[in-house]
Amino acid sequence: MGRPREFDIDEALERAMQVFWERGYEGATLSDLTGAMGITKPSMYAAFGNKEQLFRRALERYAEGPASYATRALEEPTARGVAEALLRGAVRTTTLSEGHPGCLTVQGALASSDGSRPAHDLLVGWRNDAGLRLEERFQRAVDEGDLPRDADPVRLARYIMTVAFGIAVQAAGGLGHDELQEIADTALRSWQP
Amino acid sequence: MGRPREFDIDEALERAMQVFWERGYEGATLSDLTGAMGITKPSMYAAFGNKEQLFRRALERYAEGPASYATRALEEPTARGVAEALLRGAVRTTTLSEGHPGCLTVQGALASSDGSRPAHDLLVGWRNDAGLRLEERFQRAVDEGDLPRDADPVRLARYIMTVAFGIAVQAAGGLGHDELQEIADTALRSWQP
DNA sequence: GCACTTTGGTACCGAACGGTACTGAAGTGC
DNA sequence: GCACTTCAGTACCGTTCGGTACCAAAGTGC
Repeated sequence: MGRPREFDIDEALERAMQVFWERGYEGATLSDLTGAMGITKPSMYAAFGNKEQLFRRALERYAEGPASYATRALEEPTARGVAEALLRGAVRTTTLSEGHPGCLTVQGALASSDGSRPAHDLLVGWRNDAGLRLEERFQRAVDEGDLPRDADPVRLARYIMTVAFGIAVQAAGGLGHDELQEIADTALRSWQP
Repeated sequence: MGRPREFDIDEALERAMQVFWERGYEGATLSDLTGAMGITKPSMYAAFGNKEQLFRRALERYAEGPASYATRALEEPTARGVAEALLRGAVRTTTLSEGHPGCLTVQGALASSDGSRPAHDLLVGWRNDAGLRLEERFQRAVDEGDLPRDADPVRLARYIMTVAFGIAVQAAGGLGHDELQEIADTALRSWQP
C-alpha cells in the first residue's frame, strides 16, 4: 500500500556502516551519511528514525557481517582454535579496506562526550557481550577437559579480547595485515593456560 | 611589558588535557574546554592559538605527565623489566580517574573524520614513536645478550604495544585496575622471546 | 604620571550541526 | 479512475560549532 521506496534499505545501511566505521559516531555527520547512502535526510529519518537508531542498525549489520568471525570462532573444536580464529578474524576485518582500517566497535565511540554517550554505551555493551561469550566458551573447554582444570576462563578470555582490541588500534594506526597477523601469532605463542 | 595574565597556563593546560582525555578531540567542544580551564574563549585563543594547537600542547603535557611511564619503563635493566613496567604503567594510567578511563593517545582521535584528521595523525605518530623506542630498547637487549640472539625486537615491541593499547580499550569499557593488571600478567606470562 | 602593551569579557561571525514541515509526484488497492 | 498512502526533495528550523572584532580595564617600564 502506498508508494514503494526507491532505494535498497540494506545497501543504504551498508554504506552508513562504512561511514560510521571510518569516522566514528560523532565524526559521521548526517551529510556524510546520507551522501554515502545516496538518499536525502528526510528519507533517512523516515526509514531509520534518527542518527542514533541508524547507528544501532549499522552496528547490527556490522555484527552479522564483518564481525561475524567473532561468533563463528566460538564453534572451533578447541579453545586454542577459538583463540586463533578470533585473532585471525580480527586481523582480517580490521584490514579489510584502506578507507576504514580498525574495528567499528572499538573506534566508533571510544571516548564519551555528551552526544556520543548512547553510542559509547552501546559499543561497551557489545564488546562486553563478546567477551562474555568467549568466557563461556573457555569455561566449556575447561568442563570438557580441553583446557586444564586450573585454567581461568575469565582471565584467558579477557586476555584474548584485549589483544583483539589492541590489534584494532594498531590497524587504525596503519599496520597492515601481515604485521598484525605476526602480532596475533606472538600473542598465541604464549598460549599455555 | 603589558598586563600579566591572570590564570596559570599550566593549570589551564592540565584541565584541557583532562577534557580531551575524557571526550576525545572532536568530542571536546570549546565550551567544554574553556569552561574546565576557567577562562574565556578569547583568552584561550590568545594563549594557545586554536583548538588544534591546544590539543598538541595537551598531548605534550600528557606525555610528560600521565604517560611518562612509557619513557621511564625503557630504563629498566632488562627487557622483561621494561615490558612489565610498561604494561603496569598502562594499567595505572588508564585507571587513574573515573572521569576519564582509558588512554588519551588511543581514544583522543581513533577514527578519523575531516575535522579530526590532524589530531588523528598526531596521535598515530605519537603511538608509532613509542613503539619505535620500544623496538630500539629491545634491539639493545638483543645486542647486550639480555634477549636471545634470535629474538625479534620489532615483533616483541609490537606485541607489547598492542597489549597496552588493548588495555586502554578495556579500561574505556569499564574494567578496573586489578582486572587489567591480571590481563597484563597474562600477557607477560607468555614472555619467552 | 604617562605612553604602551596585553589582558579578559561581551557580543558577534558564518558555517555546520541534527532534525523537520511541507509539497508534489508516484505508486497501490479497489 | 479514483481515493488514499507513502514516497523523495526543497527549504527551513533552532542550536551549537570553532573562531574573532572590539573595548575597557589592568598592569609595566620609564
